[in-house]
Amino acid sequence: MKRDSLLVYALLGLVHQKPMSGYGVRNLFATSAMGTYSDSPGSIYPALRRLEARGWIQGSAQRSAGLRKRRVFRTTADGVKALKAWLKQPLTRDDVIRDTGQLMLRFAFIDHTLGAEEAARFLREYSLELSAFIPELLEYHQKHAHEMPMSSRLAFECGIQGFKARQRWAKRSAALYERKGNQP
Amino acid sequence: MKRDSLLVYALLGLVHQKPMSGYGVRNLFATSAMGTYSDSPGSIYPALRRLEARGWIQGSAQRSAGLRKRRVFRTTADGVKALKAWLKQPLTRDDVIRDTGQLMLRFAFIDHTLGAEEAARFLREYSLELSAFIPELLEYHQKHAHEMPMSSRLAFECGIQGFKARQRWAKRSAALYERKGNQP
DNA sequence: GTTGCCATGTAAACTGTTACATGATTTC
DNA sequence: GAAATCATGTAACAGTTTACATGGCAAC
Repeated sequence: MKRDSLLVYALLGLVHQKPMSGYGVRNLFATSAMGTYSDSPGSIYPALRRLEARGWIQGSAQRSAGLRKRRVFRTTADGVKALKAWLKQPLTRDDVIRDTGQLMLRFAFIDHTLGAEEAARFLREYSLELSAFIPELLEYHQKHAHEMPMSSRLAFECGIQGFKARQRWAKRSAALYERKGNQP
Repeated sequence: MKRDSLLVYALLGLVHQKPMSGYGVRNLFATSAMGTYSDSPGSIYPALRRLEARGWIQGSAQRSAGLRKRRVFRTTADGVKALKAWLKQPLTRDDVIRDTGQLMLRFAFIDHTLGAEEAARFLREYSLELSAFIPELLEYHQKHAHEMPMSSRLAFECGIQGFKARQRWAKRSAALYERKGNQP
């Protein structure tokens, strides 16, 4: 069984936060911080169709300011269930290493869909995995740095700095949630 | 005209640094810091074939420790030319924002293929683009942070921290190259 | 001579890209 | 009714994934 692409879950999560048309999604991807996703119609419309065919979202025609009608999609009960299941997955070591994009997408949706508790849990898990992985990276660096060309070594170090930055971010963010949790 | 995938250039660059077989590449991807690339045979072998068909690399059978012969690939003159052209491309704003993976791959190969001068130039350009982009990000953050769910905002901030970390890295690395350049 | 491992190869399904085409409503 | 614009759709193609198959040599 093949895992769905990130785009599928990006659409599901967005539509769940706020019902949207394909056009709306395209604008979001073209103008906002979600610019990592392509705004090409050839990816978005078919993906929305697939989601609808699967029963995770449902579209309904709505007239916009004027002009052609938009099909505004919203999540179905099944869709919400699938989204929650995706968000609740435990963080795997592999995702932490290779798929930061996926993790951040999940985290971005987690607050609205599952609540602060789960967001805090996510951050704790993330921080834990990073604590385990970063030392391995450093060890690898010590062993192999001398045999790499300088720019390769630096590129590798850039990666390390990235993981460390995310570790700091996770700890800081976890602290935020805990402070918030203690204030009723 | 469609841009070649990163995998194609990863293979070209690796084979240029050191002649390698498909199996060698697979091991590298499976065990080293280049783990972002898939080590599935279904991606690597066809990609090597395409590169060979295009005349950028050439394979020759070599017996390994024992067992079946490996096809060890090395770059051709055309291949080196293509690699250099790819490495020399000016850094676009778009790549800086969306395609750090590509930039780091290019930088990793640049020292061995083009020399320290070009590596230093790359870093200066990179730093410059980041200096222009990060303030835009911060402005966007100021404008929209209040309307995002907390976890979405934090995910966005994680992205910002990532860009800042790369900016620090680029400056530090550029300084390294300059020190090296001043020591004859 | 068959078991097992190193190394390469292939086939079907699917996603995403690029580029083009079509629908529907207003404005002149 | 032509032009403009918002919004959706689709057709051709290429690359990746997954899963399976094959090729050659060693060892016993």
